Amino acid sequence: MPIAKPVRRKRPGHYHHGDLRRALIDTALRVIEEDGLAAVTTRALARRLGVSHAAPAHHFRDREALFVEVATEGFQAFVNALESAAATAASDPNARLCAIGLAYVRFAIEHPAHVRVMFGGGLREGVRWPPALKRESERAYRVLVDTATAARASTGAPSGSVQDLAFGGWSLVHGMAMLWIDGPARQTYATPAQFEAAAARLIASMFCCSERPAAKD
Amino acid sequence: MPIAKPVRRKRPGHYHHGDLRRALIDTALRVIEEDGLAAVTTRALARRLGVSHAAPAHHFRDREALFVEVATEGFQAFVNALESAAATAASDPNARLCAIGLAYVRFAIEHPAHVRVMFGGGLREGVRWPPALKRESERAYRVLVDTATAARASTGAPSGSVQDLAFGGWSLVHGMAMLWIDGPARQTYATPAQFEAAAARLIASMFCCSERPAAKD
DNA sequence: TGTCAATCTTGACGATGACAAGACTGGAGG
DNA sequence: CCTCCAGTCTTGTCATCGTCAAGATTGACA
Repeated sequence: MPIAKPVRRKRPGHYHHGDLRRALIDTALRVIEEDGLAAVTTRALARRLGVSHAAPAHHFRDREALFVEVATEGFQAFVNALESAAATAASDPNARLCAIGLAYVRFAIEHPAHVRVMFGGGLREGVRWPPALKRESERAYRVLVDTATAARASTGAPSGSVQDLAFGGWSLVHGMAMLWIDGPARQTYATPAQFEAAAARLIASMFCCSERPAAKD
Repeated sequence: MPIAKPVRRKRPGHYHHGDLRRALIDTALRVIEEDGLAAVTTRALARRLGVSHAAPAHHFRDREALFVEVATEGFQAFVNALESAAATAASDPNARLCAIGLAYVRFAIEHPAHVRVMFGGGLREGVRWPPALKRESERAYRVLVDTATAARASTGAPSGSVQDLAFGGWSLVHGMAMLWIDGPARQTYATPAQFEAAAARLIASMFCCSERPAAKD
């Protein structure tokens, strides 16, 4: 968990908190995991941190700005996860594609709160996606498209255009991630490990036909 | 659009609205499409309908109850769409599976507001899924699993268990639907028609291996 | 016509996001 | 050591929201 960090309450009697901005973000993530997006209120965060109700406003213009920051950090970590997965995978483009897909799902398992904000409507309501956020999210998609292009070029990939291949793969892993985070997938796969294994099988069967584990029926 | 209906404002001077309950649901859907989930407030709906701010409370205990009702209606329409797609499809189980998947995506295209409430965190925050809602959503999944089972039995379906086949298919169509509703897919496919066509291709390449143009490996 | 349950209104309360104005803190420069 | 000041936080306030309680209006039925 490279992202989570200890959250420090203000030392009572001390006027300054130390790093309220950081603490607000971390606490928001914690609250999202515990009680959902709707439970994130600036006042609740302030209470948790032992700080006045208006203190958060000095670090984030409004509630939306906090979510934008969370999403931006999330996308940065997300891109890193995808890229490092691609880098450490075998040189075979199809294997890289599988690695990226699995990294996508794994990120959702490990950072559900970030994903909720990034995709789950945490933003998008008041909607202004600032440039930094937009750039990071597009970078994430480009990693996928580039690898898909390479895979398509190197092997006789599954049918369809590169566009379809990339979007289809994206949809598969995105769907798996969402169904896990929102709950439904937990009824089919009880533990994260089981779910991740299933994800690996499904990704393999979509991308890397050659590596598909022997049909076990 | 079998769901949308005209929304009637209260005739001024008349004390009763006529069918405020229905109007609240329909107006909520309209607001969601126009301004997102967060814009749905009981007071705003009341204003739109020319009714006092507390009137909605007599039809839905709280905001959550309204969303529950919207979701329940959504799942009913959803199940109907899936089942009727399966019924009208060719008798080949694989073709039926494709038809169901495409119906899933098409439902999302045609009823984005419902889907936002059903899957997009409209509920699940305050969370109590009442039995009626739970039952409908499980019915939807069962349609998919049953057809997948039949497909698996009849043909040498793709590798893996029925569980994986059903969940993989679900993930693919769910992912496509979400990426369309949340926006990202619109950058790849400009119009609903283009998107739907791509969905059909991807679904076919996942489910109906026999119909896949290029054999893999 | 009289009654009554359903429906809607008015008024109020606590909580939230946001704004304004003032108080505290710690470091830079005299 | 003292003073000043930008950054940080607090207090106080407002409009809006969801929710509750109590009362007013309506239409249907006896």
